[in-house]
Amino acid sequence: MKTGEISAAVIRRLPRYYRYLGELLNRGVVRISSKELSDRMGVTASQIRQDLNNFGGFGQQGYGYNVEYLYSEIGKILGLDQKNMMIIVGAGRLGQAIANYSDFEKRGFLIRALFDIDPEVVGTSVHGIPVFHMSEMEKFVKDNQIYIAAIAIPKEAAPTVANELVKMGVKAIWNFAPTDLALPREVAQENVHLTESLMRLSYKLKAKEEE
Amino acid sequence: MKTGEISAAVIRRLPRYYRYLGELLNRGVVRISSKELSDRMGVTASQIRQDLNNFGGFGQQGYGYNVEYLYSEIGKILGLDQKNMMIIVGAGRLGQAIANYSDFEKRGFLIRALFDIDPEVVGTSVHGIPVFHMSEMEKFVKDNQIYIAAIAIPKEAAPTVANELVKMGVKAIWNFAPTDLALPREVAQENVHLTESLMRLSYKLKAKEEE
DNA sequence: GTCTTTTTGTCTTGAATTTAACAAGCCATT
DNA sequence: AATGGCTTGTTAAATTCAAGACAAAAAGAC
Repeated sequence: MKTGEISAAVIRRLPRYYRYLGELLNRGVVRISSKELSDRMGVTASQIRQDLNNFGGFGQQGYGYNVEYLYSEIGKILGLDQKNMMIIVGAGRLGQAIANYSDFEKRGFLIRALFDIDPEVVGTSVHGIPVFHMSEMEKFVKDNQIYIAAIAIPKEAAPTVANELVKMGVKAIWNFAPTDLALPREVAQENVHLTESLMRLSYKLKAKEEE
Repeated sequence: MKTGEISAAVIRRLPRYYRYLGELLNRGVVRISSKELSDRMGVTASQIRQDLNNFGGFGQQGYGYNVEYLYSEIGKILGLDQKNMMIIVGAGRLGQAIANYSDFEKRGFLIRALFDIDPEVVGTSVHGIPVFHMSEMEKFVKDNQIYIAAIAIPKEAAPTVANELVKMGVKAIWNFAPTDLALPREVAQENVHLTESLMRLSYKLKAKEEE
């Protein structure tokens, strides 16, 4: 299970496999073939097999894949077999929405605190998670070994805050601000650019209309 | 400017070009070359030129691209030159967060109503946008020519609601529920799967740690 | 226990995407 | 107005990615 030179396209698909396998597991399905999975997911069986074989052989000829085992293995690949402590910077509506989304917790992502500068929200709590003032962030990050931070603040402040977070020891940034962050290469980054997503939808709408 | 057989990879990048050009425009930059843009954006100049040439020649040899013109043209390609009426189904934290995000409005996406079944929120308003009961959705969609709907409800209800929306006349679905929707091919669809995004971040974090 | 069917892992082929290269054309300067 | 320097649009090469094919291996039937 060597990582490193796995293509981005494969990584993009892995969580979806994981989700489907989780559903199968809940339904009590014990085994599944790449063919059957490919029919459900609308991809080719070949692609599934090739994607998985980037990380090792998880199946057996004549049998297919054991759902529980494969689910667990993909979970390990994605780092879901360990607890990940997180914070959310920005306790506006978006930050609060993220804090409320209990799916993350189920996958081992534990949101430990939110941070904001607005006195209206500092001192309150969301979904049982405390909202602190940003001035307390550095101490919190260091004391609690926080490696993942979600950024849900206006785009003007995002680059500065992101760099500060990295200096504090954060290793992964989940960026919701509509801007690109110039982070050191050793820091993981994943953007959620909602406006761009909506624009793509708009394009698709237009393209379908023109048919 | 023919659309139709443009690859998904190109569409994925277009909104980002649009965002950068918007920033340049705000800063008063009049012209830019593909080389300069590529340096800022971390892609190759060749890719920028080829992406744009899918839609037509917007530049001039020896000069580059006029920022305002190119910005406007990409906007047209993405369908941002017209107003798009939207609704949000689900007025929980996520639905409310989307409703509050005024960037969409700036791009011509006008959120006209939210819908929910929770009596706690029905009758209230978010960011000046009314929250109605789901039972009023059909009439509203038809009366107001709503073509785009965001779905921010639990995954169990999402597929049913999505299909109902399509029957009502909705042509594009922006899906925030962590499930895949089986929609007719003539309906545009764009998923925002936050849990999958977070898993990808987790993978990247793990991969960087292992270096 | 043997034979057939199933299904993986991998190899090969083909397609799509990205990068590189370059002629043609425009700008700017003298 | 002619020349040199840029920069595009486009063609060609290289790379990456996806699909197809198939031998090897296990399961299941008889």
